Amino acid sequence: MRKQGAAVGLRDIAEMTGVSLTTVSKILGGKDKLFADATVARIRQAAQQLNYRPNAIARNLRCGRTRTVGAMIPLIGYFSHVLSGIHSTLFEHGYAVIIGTPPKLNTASDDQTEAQVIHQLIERNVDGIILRPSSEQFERAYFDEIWQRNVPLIAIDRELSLFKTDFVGTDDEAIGAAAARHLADLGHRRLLFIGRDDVQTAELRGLGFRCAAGEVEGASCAHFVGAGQWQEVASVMQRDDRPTGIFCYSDAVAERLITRLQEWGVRVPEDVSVIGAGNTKMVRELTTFDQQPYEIGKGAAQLYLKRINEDTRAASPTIIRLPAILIPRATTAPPPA
Amino acid sequence: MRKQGAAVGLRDIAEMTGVSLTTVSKILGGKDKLFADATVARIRQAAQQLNYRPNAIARNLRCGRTRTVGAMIPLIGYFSHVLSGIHSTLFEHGYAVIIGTPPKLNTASDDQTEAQVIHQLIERNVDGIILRPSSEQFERAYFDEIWQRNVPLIAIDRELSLFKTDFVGTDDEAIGAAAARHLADLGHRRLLFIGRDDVQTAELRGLGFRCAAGEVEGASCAHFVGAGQWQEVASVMQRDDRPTGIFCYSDAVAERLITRLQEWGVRVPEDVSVIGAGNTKMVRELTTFDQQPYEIGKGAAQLYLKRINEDTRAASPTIIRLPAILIPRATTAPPPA
DNA sequence: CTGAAAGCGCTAACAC
DNA sequence: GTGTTAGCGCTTTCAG
Repeated sequence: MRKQGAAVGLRDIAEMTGVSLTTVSKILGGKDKLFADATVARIRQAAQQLNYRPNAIARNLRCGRTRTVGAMIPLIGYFSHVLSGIHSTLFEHGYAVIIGTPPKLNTASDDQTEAQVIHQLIERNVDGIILRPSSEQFERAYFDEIWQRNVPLIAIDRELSLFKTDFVGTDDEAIGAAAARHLADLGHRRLLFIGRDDVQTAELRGLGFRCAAGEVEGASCAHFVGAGQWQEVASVMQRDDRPTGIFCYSDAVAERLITRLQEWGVRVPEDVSVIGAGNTKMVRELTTFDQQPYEIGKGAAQLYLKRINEDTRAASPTIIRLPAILIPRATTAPPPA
Repeated sequence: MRKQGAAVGLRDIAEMTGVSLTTVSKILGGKDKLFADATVARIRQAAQQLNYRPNAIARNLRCGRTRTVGAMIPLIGYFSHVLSGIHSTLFEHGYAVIIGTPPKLNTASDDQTEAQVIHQLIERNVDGIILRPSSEQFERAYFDEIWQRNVPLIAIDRELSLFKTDFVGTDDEAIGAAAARHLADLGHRRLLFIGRDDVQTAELRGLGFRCAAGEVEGASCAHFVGAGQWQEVASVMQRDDRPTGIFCYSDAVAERLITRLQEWGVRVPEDVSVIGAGNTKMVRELTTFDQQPYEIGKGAAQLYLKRINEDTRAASPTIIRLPAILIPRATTAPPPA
């Protein structure tokens, strides 16, 4: 007599059907071709009847595979779509996703928290980790823990500088180029990029923007990054020959810009056109780029699955940069006559 | 000699220090008070040196506890904040969160997918499940699987009708009441609620709205729910004595309403005031309620921790409804003279 | 204070 | 086709 409430296991099915535990394991484990049809049917039925669910924990302990991956990626906003893509794709393949987002704890420093998260994932024997690097020079120590244990690592959104890993992100240069061309097509010639100098994605977008701008007949292109950029913006926007087409590397920056422009009495888009990136719906009707975050997540999951099937850590990393889609809305228009 | 690359285990530490595996287990497991300080120090040091990480899988198999909870809750938008609250709180207590969001699969029906998700969680032996019911008459069969196995279940946002469980959500009636009072305070007397008849939260908000409206001197309150509500809105807004203060049960509905009002040439807030709920930033400057989703997640996690510590499923369920905070913005104003 | 032995639920090698 | 045995890495009696 089993303890009341205890989970039903292979043994229960074996006892019930008068067959050995091993046989049950094999049949329910998919190796049913080796057995007599009658036995298979009998086992299957008993399993169903007892409402048997395999114990993944036990299975994993034996096989050393957990079919679980850790996702170290923000939960909010843009990245929630990435996570959704990761989860859906992995779920279809029988994998579970365990959240490895470093929470904002009031007790510990960020570094400690991040290390703790990695410990948690390692202790739970995740088969892989999908990571959006929180900073680009991610602490080497954290990674060694992952690297040494040979856990496949897929980076998202920003490439890691210290380790060469598989990567899925946005084609940032192409975004910049497309922004410049969109403005140029509308007739703008005095262009401005507002970015940052400490974020990879921002730099690449600026690069693409300037390159494409350089190919436009008669275009000039300014470029403000880093601390003090808002003062620069403020001063340049006072001038008669101020830029009329501005590309901000993110929607958040575009929003701040538009707020300021309105304060200065500059109308958008009549006087100045503004483009953002991310499609994060912060400002209504902002012309922006949809970076297809769900697809990025899906791509990362697929890359992961490919990686573990090949089982070759040695193979050179795959880098995928997905195109973003321009969404023209109400903040871009031809320049004033 | 251990196999190259294999994880270091208790045995390795035992061999290294010349002490028994059991002793190592106990010391590293926190029962260090029972041992000689010298031994404890020796073991600790060896563990550090070998970079030992306990294998949670093995531990769990032995103890029957996984310190993992499943979160069956949407990943996007409002609920991503709830998830964040759940994750942060549980993480502080050593729990991991595994994603149990039913993904939109193109192959299976929703019901099948939901069942599969539950199987996945059960098979991984989650210690509990935090759920935002996707429909209110959630299929009984799914739950029996959870219920029978005695897995603590915490509901979020909407109470389950079939099972009495712990619950954390918003004080929906209070939201409705506060919306009515806000409009009344601004001077509105002809009020309107736009809701739904098949969603618990919407109904409760409507109830609170009407009750509070009833207590306002000279106020009248209409109430549109269910199919055909937009036709009703359209027709009532033509009239001379149309409502001047409207409360929509969600931001999404408020957004749709404002779009329509603008099409009809009705100005917001000069002619009509509109309030939403959720603070989902869909429309800029919408007067709405912040439902404190992070706090709701945190509350659910705390309730879960309390529940497993008591270990009494028999105890009556705890129901928590957190207040929402009115955020007055640009879509509410005094009525036209 | 410390250790030997049993066993969590399952899979995999190797018999018959 | 089916059963026996060993053991994944750990915790937990129970015995010194």
